[in-house]
Amino acid sequence: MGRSPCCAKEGVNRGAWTAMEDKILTDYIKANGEGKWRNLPKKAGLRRCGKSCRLRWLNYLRPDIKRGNITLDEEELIIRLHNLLGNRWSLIAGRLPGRTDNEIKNYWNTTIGRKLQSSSSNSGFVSSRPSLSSFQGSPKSALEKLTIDDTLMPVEPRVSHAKAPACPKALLSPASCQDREAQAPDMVDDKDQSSDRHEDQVTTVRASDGNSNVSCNFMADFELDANFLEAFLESELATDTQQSCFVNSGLDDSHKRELPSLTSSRDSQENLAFIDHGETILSEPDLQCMASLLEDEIDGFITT
DNA sequence: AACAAGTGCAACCGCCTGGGG
DNA sequence: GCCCCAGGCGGTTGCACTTGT
Repeated sequence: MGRSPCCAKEGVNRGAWTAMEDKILTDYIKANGEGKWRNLPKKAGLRRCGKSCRLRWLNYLRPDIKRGNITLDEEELIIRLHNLLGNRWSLIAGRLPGRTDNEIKNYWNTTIGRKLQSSSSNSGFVSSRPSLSSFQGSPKSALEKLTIDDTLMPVEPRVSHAKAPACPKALLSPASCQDREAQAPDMVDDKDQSSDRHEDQVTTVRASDGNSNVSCNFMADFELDANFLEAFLESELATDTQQSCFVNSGLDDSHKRELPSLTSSRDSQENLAFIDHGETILSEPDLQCMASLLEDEIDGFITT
């Protein structure tokens, strides 16, 4: 038996919301709070699907929604987070106060993605990532100034298709991959057997020393505490406001080491993530930074 | 001025997960 | 352990608006 539809199609308004509907929904949520979306339309007197109400509220009516164009800083952040997370728009949006996942997704699919697509159609890969801050003007103008060699990513980063719950995954350094393979070949085999299922969910990371034989899945199939990824992102984003960062949200003291700042050094070629034939290649400092965090976390996980 | 093509974005859709019974 | 429900997610669509010819 199939799942019952979230709401009946008949007698339900569809399409653009009217100002009156917006007001009814806003007033109701202000009075009763969010949640119970399925019952909300009936109680509020709206002829809308509950999911539609939720979407309208979250993406448009919520008071903390930030209006206006995506700023240059926000765009840089989106790009960096997308490098890390792929198409996990809700996670990315969580790092951009006032921005919704839908807005970021749309922005990526139009402004950024389109530009990248046109660039990558001329070149299968790119070799470096320049700082968008080095461009003057709007994000669009910055993107328009990107040359083929400056392009950030391939059209379809291989991290992209994981659903949100897949977020508690580990990032592995090449070394840790080799260790993992040596220590737990069964696990590797298991993963290989399911590679079809996960092939499009992983990004391969290689050491930037040119040793392309050393590779592993960027987001491997370890089920880690979701807080870890959050903590890692906190540490990454902390670099926006200070020259160095400390992991200080959820990790134990052993993780509170100074990390190289991706932001402060983003104009340095050697610290930039770049792409080679559709695979994300993180530079050595990035890898060391992430690997040191992640290997400890993974070791702890494996031994438990 | 008229039309076509391109663009941006709100909204919809189907699937997945977690929680509760 | 199974089932159902609510909520959440990413992908896709549809349409209004803008730009180019």
